[in-house]
Amino acid sequence: MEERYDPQAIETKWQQRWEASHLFNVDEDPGREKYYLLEMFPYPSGKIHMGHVRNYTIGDVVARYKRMRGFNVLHPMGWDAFGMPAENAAIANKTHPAQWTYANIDAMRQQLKRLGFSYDWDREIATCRPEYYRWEQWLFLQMLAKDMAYRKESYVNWCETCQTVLANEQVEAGLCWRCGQPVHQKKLWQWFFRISDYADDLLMYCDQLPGWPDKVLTMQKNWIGKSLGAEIRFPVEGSEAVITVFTTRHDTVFGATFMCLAPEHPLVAELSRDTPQASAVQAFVERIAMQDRSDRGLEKYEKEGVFLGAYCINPMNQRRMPIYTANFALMEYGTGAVMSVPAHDQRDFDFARKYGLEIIVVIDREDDPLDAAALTEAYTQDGIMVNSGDFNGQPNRQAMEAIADDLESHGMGRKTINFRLRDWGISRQRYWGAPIPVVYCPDCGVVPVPENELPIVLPEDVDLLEGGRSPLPSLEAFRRTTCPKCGREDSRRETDTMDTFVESSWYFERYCSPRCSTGMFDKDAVDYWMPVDQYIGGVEHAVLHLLYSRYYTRVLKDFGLTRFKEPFTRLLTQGMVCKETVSCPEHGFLFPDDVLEENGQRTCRLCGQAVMVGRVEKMSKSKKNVIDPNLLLNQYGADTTRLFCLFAAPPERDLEWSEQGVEGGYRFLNRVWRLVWHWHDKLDGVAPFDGDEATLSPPVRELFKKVHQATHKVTRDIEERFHFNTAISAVMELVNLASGEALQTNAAAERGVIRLALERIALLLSPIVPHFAEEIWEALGHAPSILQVPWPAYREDALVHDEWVIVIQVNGKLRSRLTVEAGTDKAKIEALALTDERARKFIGDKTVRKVIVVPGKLVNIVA
RNA sequence: GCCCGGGUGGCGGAAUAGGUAGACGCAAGGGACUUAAAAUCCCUCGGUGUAAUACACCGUGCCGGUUCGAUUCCGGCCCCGGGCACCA
Repeated sequence: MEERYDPQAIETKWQQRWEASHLFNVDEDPGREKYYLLEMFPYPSGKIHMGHVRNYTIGDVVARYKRMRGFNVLHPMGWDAFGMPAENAAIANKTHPAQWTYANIDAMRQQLKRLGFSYDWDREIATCRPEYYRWEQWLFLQMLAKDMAYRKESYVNWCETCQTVLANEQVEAGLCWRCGQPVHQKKLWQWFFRISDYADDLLMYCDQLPGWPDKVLTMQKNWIGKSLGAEIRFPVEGSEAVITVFTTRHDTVFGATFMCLAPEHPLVAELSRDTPQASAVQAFVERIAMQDRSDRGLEKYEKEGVFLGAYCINPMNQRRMPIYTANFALMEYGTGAVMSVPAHDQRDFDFARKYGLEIIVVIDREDDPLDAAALTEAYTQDGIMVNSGDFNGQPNRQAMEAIADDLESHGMGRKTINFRLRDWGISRQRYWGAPIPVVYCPDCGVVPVPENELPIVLPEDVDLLEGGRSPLPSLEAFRRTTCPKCGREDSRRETDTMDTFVESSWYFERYCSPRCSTGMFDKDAVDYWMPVDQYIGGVEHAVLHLLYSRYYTRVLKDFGLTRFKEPFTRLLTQGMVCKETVSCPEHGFLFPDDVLEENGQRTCRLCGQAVMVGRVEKMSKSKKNVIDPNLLLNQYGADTTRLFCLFAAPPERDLEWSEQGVEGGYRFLNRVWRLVWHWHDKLDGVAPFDGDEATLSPPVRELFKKVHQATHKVTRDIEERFHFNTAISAVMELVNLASGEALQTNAAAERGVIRLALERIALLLSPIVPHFAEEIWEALGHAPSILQVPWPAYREDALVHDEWVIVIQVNGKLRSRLTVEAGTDKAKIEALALTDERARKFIGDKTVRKVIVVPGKLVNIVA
């Protein structure tokens, strides 16, 4: 041990030793209990950011802790390596996405290693390697054979900037989740996974994931969006066509006075054909199609529509209902057709008023009947059925069942369940992804690639095109192929690639046997390791990756490949890493280096104007409030960086960056270092004390108790709630006590307790600041490595206090304190409290009406 | 609009079964050491009142309730963050 704490030197030293010892490499061991700890793998963008550091630090603490608890811990790391940034960077830098990606992986691996994470690097995977994606192609073929993957032409979300289709989950408020540009609807042939077949199951199991945050489960439930309702069939007048609607309010069916079809609805063109309205309808449909989906969601967005010139018949009362196409009817929800009940739905009401359509009340208030002509808004509450034939007089909720039965008996409808969740569109018109293994033959149609031809390797000999369009469709060597079925030579290969979320839907299984060459994974390995016991990552994947993975896991199970439905037993979503933003009126957001600080005034370096301190926001390049982890590693080392991330906030909350906070963490480590330095050569031959505490002098005895209290607290904080901030503060308290003057000078005769305390500090800190802990452990005379030492136990008897400090309250207010021997009975405490001088003062001449005694805690005298 | 979180000192945050509000850290102020600075160590540190440190009152977004006792439970409201949203 050196006198001065030198993080760079000790971190390099221990990282080399760990690597040489292969301590983090694991194998299936049926004799030991496994623990699979996984953090969401990164996209290899080139550099790790503070969000990664926080995520992986949290995971590493848990992995190391569980390891010390004796678990066989699987803690892997890999790369979510397909995706668009590689293509964009490749175009900009005149390189190849593969080259860019692999270089980034190398750089980021080095950074992660510098942070001392306990990964089994032998299991590292990159999803862009054919050895990985060939199995994804293989599963696609199995799904295709079972009709779980299918191709259809439909309106899909198209991002012009990204030149590709997006799944519904990848559209946020009408904008592309990646680039933030508006998304349009485009009609295309695309491949889909039937995730909607699993909607009910995915929903049901939301209630069987107690280890998941409610927030995420609620988001998934809302996304799946189950609605109980009915399907009702409305025959079109003078036509064979029937319009089927989905409604949750079939109790209002007698009040349906018109019909609205989504502009994309197939009947819109058909029914308006040859009517005087035909051209107006066509113009409307085209105009709506051109609009951004983002605009369509705006509140001020006006409801409008066009009459098709056709009518349908209300099956309950034979009413003739005009059919409109309306912008608020969405093809992707329900059946794309809405039965409009203006009296009881605000949107229908507005539309009816605008176009002068009839409003009929069918649910009435008992006490104060409604007047359709005088309504100023729709009546959406419950009431009594009116104008509803045989159902008049019934409470509407009660009539629902009967109406559904009635519809069903006439073949005009049935009760049904509708989900908001749509099938997962997985085709991407991009280059840097896993090719979809099918061939299109002019004779045979869609032909799956035979399994023995897998993988369909993504050709690397391509020139990327400006603007992001995939080079694959124009790459004849790839596109042109022979039909696997009939051998026709002018067949063409699918040139779309798979959504990168497909790769991330099974990487956790691949980690179990990352080099398996006979299948997606080795079944025994997966049976042993899966499911993931603890998953950690950002909440931004609540309905993307986390939903897709739950779905894909079910697919694997249904193919008999695995035995479980849920991939992640427990989930921790960590908060964002934030920092204040600073901006200048002229130059916008400023980098910290461009802000000058003089006597409390902060000015812009570029123009000298006073700057505005903005909100504390998530670190992002555009807001110029990013801290590069490399700077921290260089200045303070990995342990301080880790310590800060853990100490500044509990993991699920946002973490605000603070330079002083990092400084504080560094100072703490230095304090511990000096403490150990003071003692390290004075404890030779001294064993850690584990005897009868009654033999110890008071200050040493206090330290002995503190050791066990701290162990108890740190264990519970890590084990039960991942609150590392309070765990660290408990160790700080122990360090503060051990550094006290009385102990530095007087404890010479009781060095066993000092040894106990110092060793305990090392052990409790070892998951958090592992290099530091190794170094002080060694300085205390131990052979490496602290990783081989089990997590310390606490002694229950040492947690018991000798004395109780009893709080005395008078009428609920703290008035005095009482020190009694531990175990003093209630009656005695009460008697002592009542004679307490200060308590008496506040009781005065009032009569004591009641005395509440909480043993060991407090007495409340009610007077 | 609906559904989740969250509001505690100058700041990050503690209070894990309704029982001492403010642990731990940061910042600030004072002191020690030093020729000096840095580092380190010690002390003070929610607010108000009075002659300070003793004492009293107030204090966990606001209003009310339950309770001997509420940051914690219940009802209503305000603000901040996040998710969903013309969902039929």
